[in-house]
Amino acid sequence: MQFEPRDQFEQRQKKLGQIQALGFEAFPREFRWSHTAADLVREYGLAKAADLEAAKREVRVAGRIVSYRLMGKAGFAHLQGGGKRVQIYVKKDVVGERGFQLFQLLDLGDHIGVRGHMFLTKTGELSVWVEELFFLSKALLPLPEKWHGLADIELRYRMRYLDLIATEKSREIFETRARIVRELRKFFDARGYIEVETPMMHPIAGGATARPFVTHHNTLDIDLYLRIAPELYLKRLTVGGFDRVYEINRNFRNEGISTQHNPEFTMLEFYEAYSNYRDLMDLNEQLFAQMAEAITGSTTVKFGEVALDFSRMQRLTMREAIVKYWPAAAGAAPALEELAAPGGAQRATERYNSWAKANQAPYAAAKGNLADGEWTGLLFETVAEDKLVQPTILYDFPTEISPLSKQKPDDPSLTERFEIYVAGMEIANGFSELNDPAEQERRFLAQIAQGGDEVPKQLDADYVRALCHGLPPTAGEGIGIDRLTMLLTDSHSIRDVILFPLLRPEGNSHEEPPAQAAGKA
RNA sequence: AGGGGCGUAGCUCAGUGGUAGAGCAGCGGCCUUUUAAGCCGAAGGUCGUGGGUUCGAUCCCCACCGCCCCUACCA
Repeated sequence: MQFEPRDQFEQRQKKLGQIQALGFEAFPREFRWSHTAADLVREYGLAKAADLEAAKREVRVAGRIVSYRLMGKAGFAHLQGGGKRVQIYVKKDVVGERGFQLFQLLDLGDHIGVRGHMFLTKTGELSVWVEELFFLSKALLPLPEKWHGLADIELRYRMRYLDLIATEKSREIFETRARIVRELRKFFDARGYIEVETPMMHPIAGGATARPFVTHHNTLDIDLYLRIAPELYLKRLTVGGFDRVYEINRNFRNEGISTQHNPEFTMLEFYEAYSNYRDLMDLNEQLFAQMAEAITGSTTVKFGEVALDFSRMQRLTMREAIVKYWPAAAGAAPALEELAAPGGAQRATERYNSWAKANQAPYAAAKGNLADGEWTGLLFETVAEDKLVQPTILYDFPTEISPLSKQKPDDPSLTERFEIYVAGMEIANGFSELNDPAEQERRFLAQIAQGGDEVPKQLDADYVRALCHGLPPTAGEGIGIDRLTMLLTDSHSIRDVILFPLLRPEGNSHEEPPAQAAGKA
């Protein structure tokens, strides 16, 4: 066991020995407390000095020492517990020789318990008048600097435990995240949904377009994929009669890392039989407004420089969004009819690109030959996606980029699919589920024929078989919990809302391993 | 993957072509209502790593490593 800073580590071990020599256990097993620091603040925060003096009630509170001021034969410290702190006052006359020796051997970061009663100091701060000190646990390593806290953003991610102690905002974000998940469960439970858990290890990675992680099961000797989406299993459950079903859990996608992407991320997915995508759009308007209100207290939420208004959601078809956000400088926007015509989206994209390249604007880079629907999707992403700051429901996606959605009855080139965009981020994706097994098989086979890393290599025949047993008309949706948390906590990096975001392992550089390290006997 | 930025004491940061400083934390001393407690004293660094230029590099140049931001893939 060797950790920096060595000198302080050794110093604190020495003090731990001295504490034991005083007769305290080094690692006691429990402490019976009557209040948390937060309880004391709540209960006595407004009390008058005279009242506290008149009705002395014994309190027992535990916490981590986050400030420490020793002044000869007395001293102050703050104990932090449950995210709140309370001051304690330790006087040699009161706690006795041994108790005060213990107090002198304490460091920032140690856990202690105290027994005493509440009083107000000269300066009016609510404090515990300590009658007895209990040693609970030694911090052998020091806390981050007390004024600036842990400012190194990499260390905040790598050593989240220190970040949570030192950065109040960080603790609040994760408390809020827990509330968001709780509210979501409440919302769906109240509507007759049941929560399930489906496999995270899939023999065929389906339900989304993404590169999967591969793993291996030894006994069965088969490769498995960490799931990229729970979609196909949840719809099997809808076939099985769980008419309203949801799951909140992780998906894994072997893609890049950015402020909006972590290789593992949390999705809420839910399916509702006998509904279509319009029903879900309405449900979403309620859901987002209700979440904003429940979490932030208002349907208007501050996000950076903007105020996001969740009380209403703009609705645009994908083609309308292209027309609406087409930059005026790039010439006349294409007409809806042009975008709908064969080859129209490609021609519009080329027109846009020739302007964009001449004007250093981001342009649409197509890889390989694209179908009309793929051109439409590409053009949307290039001209409109980042403009969708206020909550927007974007709907009617091209069939070519929506392999699991049901087509529109009057236009098979489009599907009954929508996505919700907020702050330029895709937050949710939902659609009327394709439940025609023959059409589903055709689209799976078309995908496989097209190939690529992000497409399953194999037909999910069991899923098609399940559809053959009859999936009722169903609408389903996935909501990115990490991104939703970003919106509701004014966080601008997904790493700020994931406790342990993926980072390159510490000290494992890409350099050549030591020459003999892997030597076989 | 491409572009930009950053890397100095445990933490937060200054700084200079002549081998380094502050505050906090830690150590010794004083201090029985302090609160970024205070005062006195001492200690703490291969200046991310490896090369190069130079009489001399923490500083200039190159490469590499790590992180952050933007772009690309993606949700």
